[in-house]
Amino acid sequence: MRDVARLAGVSQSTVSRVLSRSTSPIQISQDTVQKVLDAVDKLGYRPNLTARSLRGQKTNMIAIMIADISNPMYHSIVRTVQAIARERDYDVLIANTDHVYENELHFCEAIIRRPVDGVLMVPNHLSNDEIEQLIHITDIPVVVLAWPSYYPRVDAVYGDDLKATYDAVRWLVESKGHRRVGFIGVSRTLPPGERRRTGFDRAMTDAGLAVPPDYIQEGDFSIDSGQRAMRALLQLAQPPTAVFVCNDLMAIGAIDAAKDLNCRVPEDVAVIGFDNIPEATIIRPRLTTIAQYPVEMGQQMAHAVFDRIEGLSNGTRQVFEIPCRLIEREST
Amino acid sequence: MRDVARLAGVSQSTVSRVLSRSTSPIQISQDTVQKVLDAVDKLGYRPNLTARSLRGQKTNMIAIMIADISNPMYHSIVRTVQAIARERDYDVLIANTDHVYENELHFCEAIIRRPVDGVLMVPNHLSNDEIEQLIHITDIPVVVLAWPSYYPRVDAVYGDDLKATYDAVRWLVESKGHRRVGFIGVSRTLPPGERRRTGFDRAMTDAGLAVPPDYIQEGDFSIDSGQRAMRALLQLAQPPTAVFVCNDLMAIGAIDAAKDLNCRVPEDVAVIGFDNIPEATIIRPRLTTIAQYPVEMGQQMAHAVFDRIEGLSNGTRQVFEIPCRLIEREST
DNA sequence: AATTTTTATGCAACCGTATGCAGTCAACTC
DNA sequence: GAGTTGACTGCATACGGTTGCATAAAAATT
Repeated sequence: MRDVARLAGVSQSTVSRVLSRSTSPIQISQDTVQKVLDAVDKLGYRPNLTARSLRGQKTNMIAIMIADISNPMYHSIVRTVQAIARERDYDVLIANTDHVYENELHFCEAIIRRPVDGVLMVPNHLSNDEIEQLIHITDIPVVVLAWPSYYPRVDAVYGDDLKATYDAVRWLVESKGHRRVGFIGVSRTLPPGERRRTGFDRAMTDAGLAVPPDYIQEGDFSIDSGQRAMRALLQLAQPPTAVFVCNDLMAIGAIDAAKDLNCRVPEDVAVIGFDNIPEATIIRPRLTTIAQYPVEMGQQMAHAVFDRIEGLSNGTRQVFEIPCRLIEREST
Repeated sequence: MRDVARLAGVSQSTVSRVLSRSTSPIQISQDTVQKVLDAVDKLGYRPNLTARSLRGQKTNMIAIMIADISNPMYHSIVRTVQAIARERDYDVLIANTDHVYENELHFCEAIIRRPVDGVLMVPNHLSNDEIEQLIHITDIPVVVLAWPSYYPRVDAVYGDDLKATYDAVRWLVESKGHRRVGFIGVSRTLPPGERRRTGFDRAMTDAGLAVPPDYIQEGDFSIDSGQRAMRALLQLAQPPTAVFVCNDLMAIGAIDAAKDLNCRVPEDVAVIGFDNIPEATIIRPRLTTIAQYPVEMGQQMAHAVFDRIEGLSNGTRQVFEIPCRLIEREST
């Protein structure tokens, strides 16, 4: 910048003003602007955003923490967020936690040490206190993709998966006539695990159906774990005739395991997944699943955080529900 | 930091020295260290890495540019790189180009404006000149995941996909007895597209087999495009009996399309993919494919860049070949 | 006891940019 | 023609750290 100033025959501050003219109300003569721009061009100068961040206390970056880089759900969210960020000349820092608590903490620590202007996150273990503390220390707007009751004081975007699970299970029972329904979930310590399990339990109770303990299996979101869980279910003396699986990847594994055991889907056992990832229409039978709408989620999250960054919203927290929808295909 | 200094009763420089003791050879009395650490603890102070970067001309960040966030190949690479970076207390900036040239340029621009200590990239369009220029401007070590001849002056990690393609096609012909072999590729303007096509062409020529123009289809890496391409092949008057597909996602689409057209795989048409993504063992028939080894790729890339960052290597460029391997499953 | 060396600390400059404040100059006002 | 105004521009400082250099105190040497 000093070099540009020298070449243009003006002071360094003037160069700065020319280059950030949009954000500065001060006027500069047309003549000077031209001289500076010429010099910038000639030297191929680009401002150093790190320095700009330091001085301006504004980084033009936001961070997004996702739970699983392998889950296509998050790809759409990330892509959407990036597109919206790009429009505003923001860069996006992506962090992947693989659902591990330590990684979530590491992310918070990283944000504290290298501040950004806004944070989007899909927490799985972080307590409300930990998020509050992050906000308190950094004073950065945070938007979570999570059931709002877990984080009662930050903007939240969430899919109503409890209700969606409830409705889907009742549909299995009432429209499809299943009475023995199994469940492949994930740890109840994870918010979605807890909610979907609750939805399942309530639906079964309300339908007046008992669920043997064996019918409840637990996986870890992966295809492999879905296979294992399904194998366990099908090897029971009296296996379920339908299985609700907490995400599509595990459902894909479950269908695979069923085939291996010469068990027809959906004739012998119906399978329903959750997420509606692209692969759901690829496998055979095509997977019945509960669709989430990641693009909408990404949009809401991004807009919520940018509204706060730009001061458009600063009052009470906002909560956006993105409804889920059952998509019936061939696996039920 | 000033507050810490005040509380500890020392100067701000001393605090800095205590906190970056590892990198500074200067000695500090045990007593002072303790006072400072106590103050840090009491105030919950964390150094601002942005400021540190500015002064130190070292960001403790590396950036990685991948071509497709939906491709599981890159998930492994990213995970591996992140693990290695974490060991060294580096953060990783992830950028996704979706194979689009503008995004690659944008990435370079972002790196210029917000420098990092090292860059890993999977370029698809960037010219050698453009990469040279990036290095020239920023003076940052760059490691590419790409056939080295495209970027003759930077460290490169690459899978020998040309040879792997050649071998696989000859195997289809000689061991499996196919004589009509189709090809579903991607644009030859993309390095892997070009190489795999070359490998295919050479293998067919060397086997003395002609390839009708109709047998060459082009997709865009996606499942959808694989479906479309396969449909086109199977609707020919004389369809191929085997199809070499340039990546697994398209191969999955291709198998799907075949099933839709009541065409059995592998009896009526054999399919071979490339990448060996996890889904390859999930679909039925299980996909024969050429495995790449993304973990090894990530390791080599990360080590290459850190070796340069730490000054362990600074001479001539390094090139690492990660061989591919044919994995025969059920689709051939 | 005087001198040299070592150890520990502080002062001040610097990284690259943004901005409050003061100053210059031309154009206006009266 | 003196005073006022407004449009530009530069000086100096700040952002939050790191580090070269000087110096004071302590230890070692002569």
